[in-house]
Amino acid sequence: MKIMLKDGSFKEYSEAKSVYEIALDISEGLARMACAGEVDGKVVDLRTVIDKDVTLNIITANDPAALPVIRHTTSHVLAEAVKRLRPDAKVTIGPSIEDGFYYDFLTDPFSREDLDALEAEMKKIIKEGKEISRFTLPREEAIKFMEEKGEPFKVELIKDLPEDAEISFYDQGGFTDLCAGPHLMSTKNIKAFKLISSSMAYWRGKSDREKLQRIYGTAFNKKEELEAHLQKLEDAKMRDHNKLGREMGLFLTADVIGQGLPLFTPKGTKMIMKLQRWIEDLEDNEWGYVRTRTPLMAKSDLYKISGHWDHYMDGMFILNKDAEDGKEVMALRPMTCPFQYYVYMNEQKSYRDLPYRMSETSTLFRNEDSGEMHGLTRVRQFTITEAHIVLTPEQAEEELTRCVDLAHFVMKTLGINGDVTYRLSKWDPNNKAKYEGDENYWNSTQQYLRDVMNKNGIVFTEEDGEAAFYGPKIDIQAKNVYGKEDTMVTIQLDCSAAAKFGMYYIDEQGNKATPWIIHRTSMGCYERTLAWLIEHYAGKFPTWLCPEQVRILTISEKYNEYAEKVKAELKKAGVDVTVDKRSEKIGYKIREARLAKLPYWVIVGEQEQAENLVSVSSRFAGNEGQKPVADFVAQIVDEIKNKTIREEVNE
RNA sequence: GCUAGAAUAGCUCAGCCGGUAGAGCACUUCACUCGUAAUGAAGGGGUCGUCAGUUCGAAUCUGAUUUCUAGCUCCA
Repeated sequence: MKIMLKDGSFKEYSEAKSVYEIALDISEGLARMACAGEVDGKVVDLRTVIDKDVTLNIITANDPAALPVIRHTTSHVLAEAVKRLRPDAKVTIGPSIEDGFYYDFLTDPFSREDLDALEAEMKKIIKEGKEISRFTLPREEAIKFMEEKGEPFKVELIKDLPEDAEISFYDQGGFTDLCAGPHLMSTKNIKAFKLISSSMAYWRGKSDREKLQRIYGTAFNKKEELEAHLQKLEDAKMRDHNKLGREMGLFLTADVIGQGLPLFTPKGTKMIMKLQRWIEDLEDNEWGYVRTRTPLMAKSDLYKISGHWDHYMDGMFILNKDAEDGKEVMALRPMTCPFQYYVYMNEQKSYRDLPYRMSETSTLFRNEDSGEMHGLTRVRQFTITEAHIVLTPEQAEEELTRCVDLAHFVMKTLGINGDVTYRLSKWDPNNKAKYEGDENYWNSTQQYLRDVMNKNGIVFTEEDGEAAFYGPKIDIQAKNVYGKEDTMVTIQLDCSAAAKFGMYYIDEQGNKATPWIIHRTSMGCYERTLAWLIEHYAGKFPTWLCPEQVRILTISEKYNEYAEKVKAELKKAGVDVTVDKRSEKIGYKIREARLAKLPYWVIVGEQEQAENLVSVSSRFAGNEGQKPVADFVAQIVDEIKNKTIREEVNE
C-alpha cells in the first residue's frame, strides 16, 4: 500500500501498519510528538491500522487539531483520579469541548479543595506515564464488562449504541473507559492542564434524570498556552457587561424590585434612547414601516386564540388568576403579535396595501425561572423593536431578504456584525406536541427559510427544537464574553396565525385571501443589545452611542465661564457634554476622563479663552492639539451623524 | 426550577476558633488654582442582605428567606 504524506512524499509498506508505527518509521521525534492522525482528512486515533492507499497527516502536539485529543485524554485522567479518590463515584461521559473538556460523575459535589486534590492526583497519573491501549468487545461482552465494573451509565450508553456499532475501550494501566477515542499514546504526553470549575449537570441533559457533578477543565500543548488561555478568561471577566455596566453607572438592580428587572440610570437610558430613536426613524423613513402603540396586557381570551395560553402559560405573568370576585383574568404580554393583528384588521386591506409593515417599540414580560436571569441578557421585562409584516405568499421571499438586510445593516452600524452567526431554528420532529401545524407545514416553511438564506449567500447552521411554536426562525446569534450564545435578532415565518385570527386581504380577483406573516426584530432586545455593546467595546462605545461624548476640563476655576460657553455651543449642536469645574489638578481630571472611557475631553485655560479654542484629546487619537471651537463642533457632529466607528489608540 | 458558591462603607476587600467593625479608593470640607494618568490636611459614612434560633453576648454558629455568580435545565 502507498501512503501520501503531508509534504507530498510517499511511503510504501507491504503489510498493514498503524498510524503510530508509520510516524515512528518517519522519525522517532515525530512519533514522540504525535497526538493523532489525519487519514483522508478525518482525524483518527494513532492506533488506527491503515491497510490501503491513503493520504496521511500526522497531527503533532503543536497542531491545534491535536487539542481535542489532548483534552479528551485529560478527561480520562480526571476520571481515573476521581475513581482513585472516590471509588464509589460512577463515571458517565467526558468529551472535549470548545476551550477544554468536562467529565460528569455521579457523586457528591466537588469543592474547590476537591478540585485541587484531583489536580494533584492527575499530575501523579501523568507522571506515572501510563501507556494507553485500545481494545474492542462484542456488544454483550461489553455490557457485561461494564456491569461487572459497576458503571450503570456506561451500560446504558452501550445499550443505546446502534446494533452494528464498534464498541471500543481505552485502557490506561488499570483504568478502562468506554470511549470512541481518539487518544494520546500515553498519559505522560499531557503537558498543561487545569481544572476550572465544577457544577451540577443532568444525565443526558434531562432535568428528570440523575443529577451529576460536572467538572470543567482545559488542557493545552504548552504551559504558556494554558497561561494565556487562563489570562484570556480573566480579561473576559473585565468586559462582562454585568460588572462593567454597573461600574460605568449604566444600570442597577434592587433586591426589593426583583430579579430580572434592571433599572437604567440617566446614562444607560441615554444610550438606549439613542438606539431607539435611530432605529425608529430608520424603519419609518427608509424601510416602509408604520408604527403602532398597543396595550401591555390583555384578557386571557386573546392568548387562547393565539395559542400562548396552551403553549406558553408558564412563561406569562397572569393577573387575577384565582380571583373569586369575577374579575377578568388578564396576562401581561409576552409578545406583540396578536395586538398588531387587530390593528391590521381595523380596516379591510387590499393586496395593494401589502406588505403591511407594523412596528412597535414594545415592552414585553416573560416569567423566566429564577435561575435563568442574567444581567441584561435574560430579564423578565424587556423592550424590543418588534414588527409584524402582513404579506402575500408571493412577497415573502423578497420581504424576508429585506428583513435580513435591515438586521445586517443594524449590526454593521453598531460595529458588531463580525460577532454573529446565523441559525435556522427548526421544530423538533420528536416533540410535535410543542408545536402547531403538521409535518408538511414545518417542512415547507423550513425549506422556505433555507432557500432565502442560501439565495442570499448566508452561512448558517440548523438546529432542531429552536423554532417558535407557530413557525421556524432565522436567528442571528451572538456569544457573550463567557462564550454563551444568545439570540440578538429573530426573523420568523408564520403561515398559520392569520387564519386563526381571521385576517385576510382582498386579492386581485376581488376574493378574500389569507396572508402570511413575518415576525421580526431589527434591534432585538435593547437590554441585550446594550449588554452586547458593553462587552464588544469593553465600555469604549463609538462616540454616537456614548452617554457623555465630551467633557470640558478647566485648568482652574477662572475659566469656568468660558467652559460654559463652549458647552453651550456643543449642546446646541446636539452633543452630550459636561463640564468638570472641580478645583482638582488637570492631570487628575484627565485621568478620570480616561477611566470614564470618554471619547473626547477638551481642556480650556488662558490661551483657549483668549483665542476661542479648545485643546482636544480623544480615546482614538490621543492629543489632537488646539482647535477653534467651531471646528471641533463640526468634527464631532460629523462623527455622530455618520455613526463613525473609530479605531482606538493603544495606550 | 436544580446543584454549588457568595453577600461586611458608593467600589475593591480585610476581620470570622462568638465580646456590637477596619484599610485603600470614592465622597464632604478647608487649603492649593494647577497644562495631559493620582496636591495636601481634616472629616462624614456601615443596625456586617433580611428574618428567626442557639448564647450572658452573633458580622462570626444554626435554620429559613432574598439577591448575585457559575453550570445544568429552560429561552414561545
